[in-house]
Amino acid sequence: MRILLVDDDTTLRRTLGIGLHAAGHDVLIAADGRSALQALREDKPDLVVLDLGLPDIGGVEVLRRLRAWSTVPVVVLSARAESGEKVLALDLGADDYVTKPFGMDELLARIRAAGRRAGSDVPVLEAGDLVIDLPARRVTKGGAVVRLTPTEWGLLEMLVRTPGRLVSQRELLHEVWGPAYGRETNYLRVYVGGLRKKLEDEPARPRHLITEPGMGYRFEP
Amino acid sequence: MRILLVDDDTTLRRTLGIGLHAAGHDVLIAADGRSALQALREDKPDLVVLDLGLPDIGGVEVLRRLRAWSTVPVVVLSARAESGEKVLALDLGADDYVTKPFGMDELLARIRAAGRRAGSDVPVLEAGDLVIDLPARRVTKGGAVVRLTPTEWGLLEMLVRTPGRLVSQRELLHEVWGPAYGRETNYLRVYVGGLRKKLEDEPARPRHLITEPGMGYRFEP
DNA sequence: TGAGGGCGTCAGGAAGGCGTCAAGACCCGT
DNA sequence: ACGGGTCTTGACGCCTTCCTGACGCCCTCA
Repeated sequence: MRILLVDDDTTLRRTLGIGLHAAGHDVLIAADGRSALQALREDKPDLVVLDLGLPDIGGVEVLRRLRAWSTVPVVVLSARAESGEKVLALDLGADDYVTKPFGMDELLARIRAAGRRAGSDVPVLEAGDLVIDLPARRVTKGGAVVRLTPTEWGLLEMLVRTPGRLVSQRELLHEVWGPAYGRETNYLRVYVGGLRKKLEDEPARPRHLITEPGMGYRFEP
Repeated sequence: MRILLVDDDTTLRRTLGIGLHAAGHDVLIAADGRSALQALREDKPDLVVLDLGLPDIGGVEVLRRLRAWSTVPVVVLSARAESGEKVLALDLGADDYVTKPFGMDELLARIRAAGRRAGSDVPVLEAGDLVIDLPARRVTKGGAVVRLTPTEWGLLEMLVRTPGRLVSQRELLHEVWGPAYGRETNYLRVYVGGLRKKLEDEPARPRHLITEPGMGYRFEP
């Protein structure tokens, strides 16, 4: 597995790097948030080990930006055991949270667990002339690339991740807009409308993005 | 989400049960490993919160046996912060590991994270040409999707959750329409009629949605 | 045999949800 | 500071869903 290790502590970077390599992984290194995001875009690692205590933009911010366009598994490291930060990181989409000090074997176990979960996903989904490539964050319709905004993508991804399953309005708002947006369903209407206009042959008669009145939406392959 | 809570500590069971319920989950309870495995087979919860310190067969053993046939997400609780046990639990297929003491908000966040990752395992009920997929909120009849309104779905879900068992009118009204609707049975007649029209081959001679006069209704697989 | 209660059906009106559009606020990179 | 793209917000018309009352049927029991 190709793992991106993001940490500002030189010693820890070295130690973890050796340990991960010894466990058979390919290790990429980044020392700050900016280069981490760059490495993520360019090298597309299979998993990220992210220390929250970064000097420049901060680990939480890296996580937030990363989740805007990628679903790569992220294991967070932190010196602080505060519950609030854990909750924040997990809700931002971290797959796991490890508090220092920790053993190398524990970290490896959590990496195995996170990687195992990620492997079960269906990466590319085809529905008619639509091709939705989740890892590459790319959608094509009849061979032509469709441009989506981050929010549109977040919404589509949520629906496509579980094809055929109904996703409640509450779930969609919670995941795409954040935990605070519990009741405002106008966002959903507007953005589902936008997606239909871009993805459906007849936006007025959708075949993939189906409304279930009073409940939520569903992606039909 | 339907969550099975496995813990031998009565106080903790009560506290967590209340917290989970307040967060909108349905909570099933088991006090030891044996009844936990039984509940897992019979009730098929969407997620399991498992305390490792059980009196009889032990949490680790429950996890091992469970993973032999199910992929339901499991969040492990433990008083011990030993790295070895963490590694063991995670490698056995636990989705997360929470060390006591922990806050309710952290547990809820980890449950959200674990539940979000799940989705591939589904309890599906088949009855003739009917397929009722509870998590996906989807019903098909002879392969064709059947559209249900929220109320129709709530009613069907109530009946299907305990196949073959009689569900009283009072219970149905209470769960689907709310605690205030104790006596008005006309809703039931109307909506059962609607469901039969959509799901039965001969709505006049129902084979699945059976009336028990004076008592309630029953779903017959 | 007649009365009564429970059940199934139907169709209308009221209420709320949904799709759409456009204008303004906001954020980003240049 | 500027411009382009993105997100938010409100208003409006349409459609689905829900509630409600009336009616006929069947079964039970006197």
